[in-house]
Amino acid sequence: MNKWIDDLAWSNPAKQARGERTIDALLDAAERLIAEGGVEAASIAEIARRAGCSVGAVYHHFKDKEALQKALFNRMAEAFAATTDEALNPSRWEGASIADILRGYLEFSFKVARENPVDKQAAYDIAKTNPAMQARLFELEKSAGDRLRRLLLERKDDVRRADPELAIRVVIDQCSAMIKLRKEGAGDTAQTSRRSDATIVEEVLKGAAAYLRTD
Amino acid sequence: MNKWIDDLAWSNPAKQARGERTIDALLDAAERLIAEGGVEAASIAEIARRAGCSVGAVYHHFKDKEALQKALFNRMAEAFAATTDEALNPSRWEGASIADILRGYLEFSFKVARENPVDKQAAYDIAKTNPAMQARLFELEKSAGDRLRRLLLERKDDVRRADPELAIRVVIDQCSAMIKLRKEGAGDTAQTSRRSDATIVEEVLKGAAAYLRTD
DNA sequence: ATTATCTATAGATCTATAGATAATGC
DNA sequence: ATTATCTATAGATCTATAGATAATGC
Repeated sequence: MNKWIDDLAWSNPAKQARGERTIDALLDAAERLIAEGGVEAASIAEIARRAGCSVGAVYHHFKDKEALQKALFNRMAEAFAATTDEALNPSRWEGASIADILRGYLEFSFKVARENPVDKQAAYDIAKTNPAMQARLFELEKSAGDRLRRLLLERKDDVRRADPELAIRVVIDQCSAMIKLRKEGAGDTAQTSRRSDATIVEEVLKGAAAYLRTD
Repeated sequence: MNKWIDDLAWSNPAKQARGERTIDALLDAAERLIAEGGVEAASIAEIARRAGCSVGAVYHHFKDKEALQKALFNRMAEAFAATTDEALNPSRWEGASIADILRGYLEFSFKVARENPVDKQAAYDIAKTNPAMQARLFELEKSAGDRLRRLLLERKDDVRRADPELAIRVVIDQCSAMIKLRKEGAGDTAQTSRRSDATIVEEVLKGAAAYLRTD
């Protein structure tokens, strides 16, 4: 094992449009299978079947199963990084209040979860089996959280609490915890599972404002 | 497939103390393996190795791999049911305020998470591969949440909000979401990951009190 | 000509069993 | 005598490859 190249996995970039479509179909199939029944439900044969191609085609594009999983993880990681890069750019939020930013965070996260129910679930499951991916996922989430915190910290004068920095950390975690709760399967057992996203956004914001004393 | 006996899996109750120990060791080993690397990391051979016994011993006690997984799931489910039964008994909380109950919920959950880091993780992973277990898990969580809500509802006159019932639901979900956030691996990327459990309990309670207007 | 795909199958890994041996407790 | 365990292995499942065939695009 060479730790310098540990995270690299050979995969064959498509040179024809047909190959591109197959790769996408394979990653989509793997993503859904993993989200439904975990990593163990996603055998190569089953992935190929769902993608509408043969096992041989899988190995034309990916060196091995791990390379396919890494490609799937990377696809999620890149989408995540690109999205948070845009979303958390300070210039986007010039003139915005803490409530505006939190509302944006909540509404956008709920919207993404509705549009793409599978979301990051598959990537989380894959990362669990590989320390390098776990570390990468950790970095991505940490970095996004830190940038959100810095946005709010610039507005900490609006917070009338003894320890504004702690309060801001707590509010961020409460928001992301609620987002996770509604996103995961656990969301269906939640006490607010039958309420609309819009209702939850309003209530969480009321809670944040009352706690931060920003009014 | 007969849906009436779908959830039954033969397992061989131990008739000697030695057998009892082996069964416990096997379930413990499976629990830790699954929590570390998911269901796919817990092969029969690896479970046996960790439990310090042979593959043959596994099949003396369990009809098949699924029976072992079901036994592990049931062990968690029974512990969960017994604990919530005791914890959410209304007579335990006579004279307690909403804040007292929420504090109890948070402190107890954090304590359990510290003492038993593996916790329900393995059971969740197993349930993912089996609709019947998923339904059972759903019932358990729903029932516990409902009972906590009823406890708080008895005290809803202390809540000075337009819609106290909604507010109580939101607070319950915020608490359980925070508990989950700190428990899971994701907790390490949280903004409050370096703060003590005690600090988080205090801040979450301040947030709940401010939102519910119970002071 | 190159890229992509398919079928068939070798080889590895995992589940489960059979049959022999050892430990337990009445 | 019964219960529990072990070793060895059959059988199933999964990963990966080889070699032949089909589609693409210069």
